[in-house]
Formats: sequence, structure tokens, C-alpha cells
Amino acid sequence: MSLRHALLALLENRPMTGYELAKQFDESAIYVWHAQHPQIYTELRKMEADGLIDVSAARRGTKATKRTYFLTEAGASELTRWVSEPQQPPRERDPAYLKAIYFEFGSFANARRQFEAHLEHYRRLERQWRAHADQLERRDTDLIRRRLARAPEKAHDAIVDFKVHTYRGLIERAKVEVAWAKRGLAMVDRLERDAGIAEGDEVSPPQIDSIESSE
Amino acid sequence: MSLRHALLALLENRPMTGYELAKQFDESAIYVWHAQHPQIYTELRKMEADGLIDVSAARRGTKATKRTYFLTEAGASELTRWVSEPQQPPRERDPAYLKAIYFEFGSFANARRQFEAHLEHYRRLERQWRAHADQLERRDTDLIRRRLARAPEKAHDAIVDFKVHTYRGLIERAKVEVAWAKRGLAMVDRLERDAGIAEGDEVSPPQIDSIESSE
DNA sequence: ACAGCCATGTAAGTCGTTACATGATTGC
DNA sequence: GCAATCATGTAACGACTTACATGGCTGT
Repeated sequence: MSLRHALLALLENRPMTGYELAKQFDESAIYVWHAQHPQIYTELRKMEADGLIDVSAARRGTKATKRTYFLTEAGASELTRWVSEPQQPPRERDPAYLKAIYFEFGSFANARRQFEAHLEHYRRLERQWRAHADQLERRDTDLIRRRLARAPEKAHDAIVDFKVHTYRGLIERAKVEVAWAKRGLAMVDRLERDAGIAEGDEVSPPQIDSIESSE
Repeated sequence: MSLRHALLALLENRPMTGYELAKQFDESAIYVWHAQHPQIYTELRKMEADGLIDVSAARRGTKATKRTYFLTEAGASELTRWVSEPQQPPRERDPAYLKAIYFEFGSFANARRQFEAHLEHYRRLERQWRAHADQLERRDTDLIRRRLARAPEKAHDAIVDFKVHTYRGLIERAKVEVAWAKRGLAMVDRLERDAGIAEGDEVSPPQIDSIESSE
């Protein structure tokens, strides 16, 4: 249930609408968690029902309502409970790596394309996270300024350092992905030189192995 | 729909029962994808309905049936289609990193516990992946031997190298996590020395920020 | 007789995605 | 008047987890 806690943590800084929350998740490197707007609106309603957040609704035009959510005390204490609860590590589930294990079922050109896309993707992520980490370190984002303003001065270093440490960790992750893809491209070049396999062919297509032939 | 393709790829080596497939996912470092048995049994039935796999059912006792699945030609060509299809990168969604951003809401002791658990987890993963990568490189697993036996010799290097490259990539990932957690522990030590905050306290508890106080 | 592993499922529920749908406000 | 952006939702479906349930086989 991490979406819930990501939302609580954002609302701890200031009251926001579902739309604003969705933007944080969507548009930027700011966030380490992805979610789409229908899930966010739905989760906010549930959190309201559970008393973790409260809403101040305002009319918009004749029919629409603008709902601005803010933390309740129950929400604040749920946040501290969650932070102190042991976090079980995520299950391994990366489709790019799964596919890479079976690149033999495609052509060398395909492996190359896949590694190139991987490279591009993580280069972009690295840039974005780096920009955000730098901004945080300078204490130069809207949210961090609000956070520090409401915290005792002696806690400021810890608040910033925990966040910067996390984004720097994500940068290191991205760098590992970039390096992996680069080594992958070099490997494809080498394999293609060594093997006498025609351009565009599958390296070694899958074969069916029926009961009869195996037992 | 990666579970489906993970299953197809395993069945490409040899026919297996749902139970055997579940073991591969469950028990070992062999696999880069996690799944529980109910999902596997359900997915196998769907794949059968879609004609990607076929089954040879055998009686077990009076009521039970042992169902051994094998690839069909449609399954084999679905595998090659999937490998050549562009793979969109996974969304960022790591609860451990999300939580680390908000370690300020807990105590230093909590941050330390969390980093230690992270460290232990990825050390174990690294060991397991390393063992598997080494075995693969020596061409010394059941599945890789079966795979190579049914492939043209000139393709052997590529088949092994793609897999080894992937597991070595996972090892690098795990090492980055270990290093991140170690730096995290050092950071906690430093912060705790610097700040005059009492043992066991929250660093800076969340505060509620209602509409009134913010606008 | 019992333990431990082999083997297969159902049911209920949560989490997450995609497609569809509607209306308001701001600036040009 | 139009486009872009603000703003909020529903419906259907697919992916995944957890709990529950049953029975067979092998070795001690």
C-alpha cells in the first residue's frame, strides 16, 4: 500500500487537489513512485473514508467540485507508523532483463535496438534525478522549503540528507543500467563478428519439445 | 504480460508441470521474475486456451490429474514475437526508496534498521545471482545443457553470453544497493553525532497543515 | 503412522492500467 | 471562439496476493 503513503507524504507539506498530486507523480523526476490519475482519485476517496485525510470542497462552475485534501492527525500518525515498519524488499520483476535472457530468440539487430532503448531511457532518468538531487541539496524546491520552515532547525540537515541520499542512490542505479546496456552493445558487436550468422536472422529460434521426444 | 513469456521460455527447454514451473520461480536465484503458484496455474490454463501450450494429462490416484505442459508452434512463435517487440521500461516503484525519502519521520535507529535489512537482502541476492551466473558460464545447469544440445553449435556462445550478461547485470544492481545501504549507515552515524537529538526520537515528526493555515 | 514433499486448484480481494466521459477556467 | 490546461470521475479489465482446501506419493 505504498501509493497511500506517497500521497500522505506529499500532503504533509501542503494541502493539494487530486490533480496536483497526479502531476507530482506524472510529470517529473520528483517522484520515485508512478501512478495514474484514476488510481489517485480512487485512493484519495478511500483515505478520506479511513479518516487519514480531510477535504475542503469548493464549487467550480455549476456542477463541478474542487476538492482540496489535507492531512488529519490520524494521517500524520499513519505516516510515522509506516516509516518505522520494516519494509519488505520488492520482488524481482523487470521485463527488460527477462527479455535479455532470451535475446537468442531474436536477431543481433534486435538485441542492439533493445539495449539502445534501455540506454536512452536510463540516461534520461539519470539526468532528471540528478537535477532534482541538486535542487534538493540547494534546498531550492517549493516542497523542501515548506518542509524546512515547519521543522526545528537542528533537524534540517537530516531532512535534506535523507532525501538527497535517496535520489543519489537512484542516480547510481541509473548509471548501472547505462553501463549494462553499453556492455551489452559491445557484446553484440563481438558476437556478430565471431558468429557466421546472417544479418537479421534469429540467433537460435525456439523449438518445441513434446512429451514424446523428451521421455 | 511477462509471466506468460517467462513460462513459455521455461517450457521451451522441456515440458514441465505447473508445480515444477512454480519451483523455478519460487525457490531460487535462477529466475528474474517472481510469481506465486495460483497465478502460474491460472496463467497456464489461459495459455492452453490460447493454444500456446498443450498438455499431456496423467492420472494420479483416483481423483487428481498431473498435467505436463509443452510448447506448441504457436507458443514458439509467440516467444520470438515477444523478444523482438520493443520493451517499455518498468515504472519506478520501489517502496524501500520511497520510505527512505521520509526517514525524517522516524528515528535514527529506525533508519539504521531499514538500511541494514536492505544491505542483507541485496547481499544475499548478489550471492545467489553470482552462483547462477558462474554455473551458466560453465554451461553447467540442466536447462542450459538441454538448450545447447538442441541449438546449432555456432549459436552456443551467443546463447550463453546473453544469459550471463543479464545475470552479471543483476549482480551489478545488487552491488549498487549494498553500497547505497552502506553509505546510508555512515550517513546516519554522522547525522546522529551532529544533531543533538535524543535516542529513539523521531527526527522531525509530520505536521498537519490545514487549509486555514496555508491560504 | 507420520512427515515431507509432490501436485492442483478455488475464492476473495487489492492494486494498477486503459478507455471513456464530462465540464471549467485562462489566455490569446 | 479556440486551445490548453485545470479538474474529476466511472467502468472494465488484467495482474497479483493471500487464505483456504484437497489429495497423492515416498521413505522412515
